[in-house]
Amino acid sequence: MMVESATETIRTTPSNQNGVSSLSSQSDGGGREGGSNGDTNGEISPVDLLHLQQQQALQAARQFILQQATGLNSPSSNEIKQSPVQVPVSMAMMTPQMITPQQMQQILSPPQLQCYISILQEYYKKQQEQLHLQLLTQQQQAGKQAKEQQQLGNKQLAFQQQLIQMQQLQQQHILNLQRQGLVNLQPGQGAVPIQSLQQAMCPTDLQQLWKDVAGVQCTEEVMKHEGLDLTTNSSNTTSYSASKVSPQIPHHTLPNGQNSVHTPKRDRSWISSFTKESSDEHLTPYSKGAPLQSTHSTHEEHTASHSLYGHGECKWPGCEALCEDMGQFIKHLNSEHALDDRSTAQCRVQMQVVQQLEIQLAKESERLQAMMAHLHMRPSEPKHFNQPLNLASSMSLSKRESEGFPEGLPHPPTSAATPITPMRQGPSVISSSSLHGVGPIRRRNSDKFCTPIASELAQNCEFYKNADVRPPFTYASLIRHAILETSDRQLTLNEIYNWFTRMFAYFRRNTATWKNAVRHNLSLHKCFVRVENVKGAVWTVDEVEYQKRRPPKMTGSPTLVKNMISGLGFGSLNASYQAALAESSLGLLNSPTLMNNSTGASLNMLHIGHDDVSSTVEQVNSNGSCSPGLSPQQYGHQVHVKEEPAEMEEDSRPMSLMASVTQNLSMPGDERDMEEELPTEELE
DNA sequence: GCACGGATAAACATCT
DNA sequence: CAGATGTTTATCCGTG
Repeated sequence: MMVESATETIRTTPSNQNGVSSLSSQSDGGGREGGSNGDTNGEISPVDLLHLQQQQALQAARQFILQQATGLNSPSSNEIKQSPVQVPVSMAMMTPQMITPQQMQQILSPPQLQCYISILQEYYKKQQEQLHLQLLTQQQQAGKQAKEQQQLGNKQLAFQQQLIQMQQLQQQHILNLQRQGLVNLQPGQGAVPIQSLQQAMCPTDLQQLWKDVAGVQCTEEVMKHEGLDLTTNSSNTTSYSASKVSPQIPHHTLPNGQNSVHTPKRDRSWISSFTKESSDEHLTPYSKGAPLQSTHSTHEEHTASHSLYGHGECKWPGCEALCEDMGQFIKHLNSEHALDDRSTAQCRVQMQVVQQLEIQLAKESERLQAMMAHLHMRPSEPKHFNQPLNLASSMSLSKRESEGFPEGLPHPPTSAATPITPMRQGPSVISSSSLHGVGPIRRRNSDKFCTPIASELAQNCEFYKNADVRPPFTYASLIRHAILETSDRQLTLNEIYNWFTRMFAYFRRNTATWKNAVRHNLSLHKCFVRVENVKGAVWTVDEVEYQKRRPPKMTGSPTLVKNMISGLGFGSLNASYQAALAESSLGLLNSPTLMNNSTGASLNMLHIGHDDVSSTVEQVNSNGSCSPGLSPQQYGHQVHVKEEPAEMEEDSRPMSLMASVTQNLSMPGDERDMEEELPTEELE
């Protein structure tokens, strides 16, 4: 209190702030809506694809091996003389996904394991061939469609990148298996000779294997066919994906129909991921075969009068044309976003963004529930997070809310995430807040040094929008984020309010409380500068001041060092993913800014550093006391989150990586998320 | 125990 | 005058 008053008296008064003319020059630009309308940069996640492919291959192989192990007429009369297979009932009942490599090692003989690897390799090989085919298809298209050449070139780049990724993933997978003692193959070694396969399998099993492989080949045939159709039927840059979804499925038929693992549906799911068409569950009527044009027109008609126009701007993805009134906007819409290939493509991309978000939400919800289960919290409604949460939760914002908070944690949104968001809270705080009535308000512990606000928001944007969950950030961080999210980096108080309510369901009630807090923070913190405008006053962020107040907290945490070390192992892998993702996003969306944003955001996610942390680093760096040669990743590790539970981190990291990257490719406001981490340069 | 930062509440002033 | 906006102070709490 005393300190605050001492420092705040220095703070500039409204009168002398009027002199800040550079920031008030854009008097008409205020009030940009941030975050809700920017669903333009959603993109396929190659990492998702690769993971799915890997899992797919694993499942296929495991299922096959499992059949090999269980499908024998009699375990005692095993045809594999090297290693009579004894499969426990429980093991046989397990789904293929539940069988770990170690378990497989126990139940499989070396030849079988080699077979398993060969299947994987075959699988990868086929996928690579598919990608090559698609690449060729795209090249053909490029020849015919000079106008789309640039975009296609980018797509080719993305495909090539995926090829590289796939190869890397394959090698990595094999290496992992080797490390686990599953395989003796050298990385560069080819597939297992047929003879060894025959030794390991009975003829029927071999048949099964070849059917699996044949299914892929069959797919290729169809893809060629579809590719031709593609070039004749459509010229837009995304239509290829629509055509490629279907062929994989119906042509992968098995005469005996007993290979349940390598089902068409599963094929579709990962192929869909690649083509950015969603899987069965996510296919929309549009993507399931409705004519593209109807898709376009329906969407356009539905949204033109509302969602695509706001604050005098056209909100068509990537447009932002200024329109004074609705009439002008309609005119603009009809002229610039008429029914053509480009609009159709953009519409498709938008659809895919939505689908991707849905998938992402499902993943995150699943992870949250697993985490809650691990922490002995009871998710009372398993599907809770797949739907908009009840915003009229009985909880109240202020201290009172802790009083009415039952110990049994019956409110998943609040109990699970209020103490802290799912990904960061340790059990201790959960218990302290939920069991001891401390309440979620006093849980500043992680407000600053957990995930970056930008990436956290990007990752859980939809969650916070719908769930009545308090965001784990300080008011100052949120305000700053809201302001920096806008193009002109200034917001009126009311716009800040709107941002809060728009982005967080939690702030849609108890408005007096948090609005007061917002005002209080705006006034209190020197980093928020009030600028008089023609229209009124707007608030801007003084990034230097914002950073000034944070460094002291980050010094010498033992946990920090520990996490730095633990985080190192993931960095190199991430780097390739980042690069690949940047390439992919560049190619698929043809947007340089998106590429940078995706890369930056991915970096954010990968080292899971808080914005405060990043800013701190930047500041230190700018002062010259840090080595300038460190890469962002290295910085990220150095300042790694200190409060992230280590075991949780390890468990969730691969998923988090995938999810994060996916999200960053598809979430709105990514460009601003990037700026979140580069505030100093951006603001000057 | 203390310093500090953040959240909350509230009083007050000013502006629209 | 009411409401919005902005400032300031006080208090509580969690963390280091």
